[in-house]
Amino acid sequence: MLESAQLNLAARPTMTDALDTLEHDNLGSTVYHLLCNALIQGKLKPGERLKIRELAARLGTSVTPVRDAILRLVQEQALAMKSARDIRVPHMTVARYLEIRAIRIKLEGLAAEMAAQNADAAQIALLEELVRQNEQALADGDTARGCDLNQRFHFALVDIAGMPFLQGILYRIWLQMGPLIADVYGAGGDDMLDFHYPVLDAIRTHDGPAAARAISDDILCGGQVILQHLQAAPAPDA
Amino acid sequence: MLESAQLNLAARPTMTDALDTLEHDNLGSTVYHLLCNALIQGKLKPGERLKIRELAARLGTSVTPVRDAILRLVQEQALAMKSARDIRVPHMTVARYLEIRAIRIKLEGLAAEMAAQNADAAQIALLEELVRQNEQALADGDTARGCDLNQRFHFALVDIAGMPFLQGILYRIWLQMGPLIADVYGAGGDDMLDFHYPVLDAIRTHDGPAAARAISDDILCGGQVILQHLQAAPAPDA
DNA sequence: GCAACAAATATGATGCATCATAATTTTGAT
DNA sequence: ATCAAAATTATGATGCATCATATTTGTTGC
Repeated sequence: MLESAQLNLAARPTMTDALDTLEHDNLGSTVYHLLCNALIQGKLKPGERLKIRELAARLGTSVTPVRDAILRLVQEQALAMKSARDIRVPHMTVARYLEIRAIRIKLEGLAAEMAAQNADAAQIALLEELVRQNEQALADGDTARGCDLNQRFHFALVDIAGMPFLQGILYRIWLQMGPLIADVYGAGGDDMLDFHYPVLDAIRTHDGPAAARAISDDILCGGQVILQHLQAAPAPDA
Repeated sequence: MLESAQLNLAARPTMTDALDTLEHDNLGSTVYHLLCNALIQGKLKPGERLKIRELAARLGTSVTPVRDAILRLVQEQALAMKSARDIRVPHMTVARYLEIRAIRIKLEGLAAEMAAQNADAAQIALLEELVRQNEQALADGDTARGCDLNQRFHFALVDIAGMPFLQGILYRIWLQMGPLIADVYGAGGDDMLDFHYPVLDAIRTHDGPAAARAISDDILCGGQVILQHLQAAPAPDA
């Protein structure tokens, strides 16, 4: 569940206080990103119901921005409207997961390939640092942090690839997997990280195709645990 | 520009008249799909400005559903908010086009590959019919229809592939290209269609990799005209 | 006690009033 | 006539009242 972390925007009479100069974000976008984070971090469980009024009260805004945000998430299928007034975090199905996996292999493979071509020393160092921290998180048994670092590694590749449009697509895809991954990351944490080393090697040697293959391995093998979990759990209707 | 085609939904006191049983679409979604069609069919030109109140008046609804729809399109970058109250059809840049092209080759290649594996006789016949009609449209000099049939061919592949999630991703990608393609389809109509024949051949023989290569050729060669157009036109700021 | 109907509640959809601000026009001093 | 300041207008953002309906709860007859 979302923590009661307030937005505390209601106290602001106008909305020209803090972060308005560069990004002309409206409240709806703020709520949207808040919910995105909650989804990706697994704070919203599959099947959990969301109520617009309740969220609005929790966040200290009116229903309008919350409705904006939820409608956006429903559109991109990160949330599902089972009926006209029943908004829930959707369950993943096996078929859907396999489709997403195939798409990820293509797109993250592309990102890894371009990243291998482009990466400079500083960017490679950043990737190494992420892996190092992830190793530490696993050693500490901090699955939440490991999950977060795993995701950051994958998106660092897209960032290095210099493909902002691809980044948006992949972000939406990860949004789908967030509630699921958080559920099962603990079981397969090692597998998630082990396959990052071949990726790093390929990037260091600027071997694009090898990087793509390595990411493909990561997605296939690291996701094995997830797939087993899905096939085991009956996935109530969905 | 959008025609003055009305929605005429204002006349409905409640909204339980026609299409509510299966799809619990709200007005916002209706407006969204309307704008999507306008974008894909090139009825909205790059740089054109949209005004919420004006659209609402034109469509006979209040501003709320129009705002819903426009915010969604802004999120997926099919529309751009230059400033807080300046919503426009964005211009395509060369860099963005190249990125989208690389993504399309991966994703539509995947779709073609799966379609080649799956296609049954009826589905192959449908593809052939689309190509035939496209041939006819070109002969008639009907570029708008040719453009539409070209798009339908590409999406028929995704449909045959049986990948609904991929379909959504590709739809959003095509949304980006709609205003651009409509601008230059006339110049390269033949190139758009010629490369569909190798795709058909590969699908008939259920040769997945060949289908992927053929689609890649189609995207690369058919898009050549578009790329030249982009490099010629200075693309005002964007 | 249980089932069927009715009242009450909950909840998303829609329209709209109001606000803050950017864009535009008007006006007035030089 | 020109330019700058002020007034006006335009426009998206936000909040909220109201509506229709699904869901829940309560009541009543058997």
